[in-house]
Amino acid sequence: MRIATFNVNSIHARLPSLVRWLQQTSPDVACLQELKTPTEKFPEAALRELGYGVIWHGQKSYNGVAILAKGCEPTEIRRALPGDPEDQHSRYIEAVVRDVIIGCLYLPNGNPVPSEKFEYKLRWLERLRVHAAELVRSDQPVVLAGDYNVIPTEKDVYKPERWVDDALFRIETREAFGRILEQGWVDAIRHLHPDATIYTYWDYFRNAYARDAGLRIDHLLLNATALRRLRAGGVDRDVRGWDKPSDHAPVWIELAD
DNA sequence: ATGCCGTGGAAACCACGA
Repeated sequence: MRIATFNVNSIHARLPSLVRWLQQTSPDVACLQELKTPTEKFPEAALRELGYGVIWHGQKSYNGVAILAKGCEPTEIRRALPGDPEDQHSRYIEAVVRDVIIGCLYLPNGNPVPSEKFEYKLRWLERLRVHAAELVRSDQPVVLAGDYNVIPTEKDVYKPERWVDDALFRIETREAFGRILEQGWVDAIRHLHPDATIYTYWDYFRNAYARDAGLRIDHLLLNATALRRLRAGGVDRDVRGWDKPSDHAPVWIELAD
């Protein structure tokens, strides 16, 4: 069972390359972030034509998340991260696909530091920690996949010293992410490739992709039951080099059935 | 080493992203 996450940076602008990627790699589950469309304008028919069931939570201009499931309908559990009923951002959606619980998330960027945006990011991480504490104990496999906007370690950024004061790499951010991992979650890609340089995002400017000046910020966290089934994982790096690309590349894992 | 690019939405610039 292949489970992938892809920040598309606009579902409309990315539809041609999203379709191409789905046809080429045929993931069983695809978690999408940054739809940048109102719920009612989501291109549902185009995805169903490819054989995917889909649930999504849109928002005008910003954010937006979706879960695609090949050949079946995702069974929605929730479409908001618990802990703040006032939070209007569409950043979390959760479903069961076959026997796997899938959380699809788009964590706040948080820049500049300090700012209300950074405070929001830290609050969001804390809400995720509280919710993840419930999920990690599940006997079912659980995968928390998405754009975390967190650079976990110095290995995950091309030039760490340039990023120490950025919201993605600030010590508060890394520590908050670390408190989630401490519950027992495993960063699947780092687990499979402990020493490799792996990026999932490259800026549009400064020729970042060609220079491989990237960040690893898209992650799939697994609970113990999911980890036992983990067989492989990687980044579909070439997608970042296609025409009209997102600034993120898809990341995927393979779980044994 | 700075939103330099990309996207959406409203207006012919601005917010936002990482």
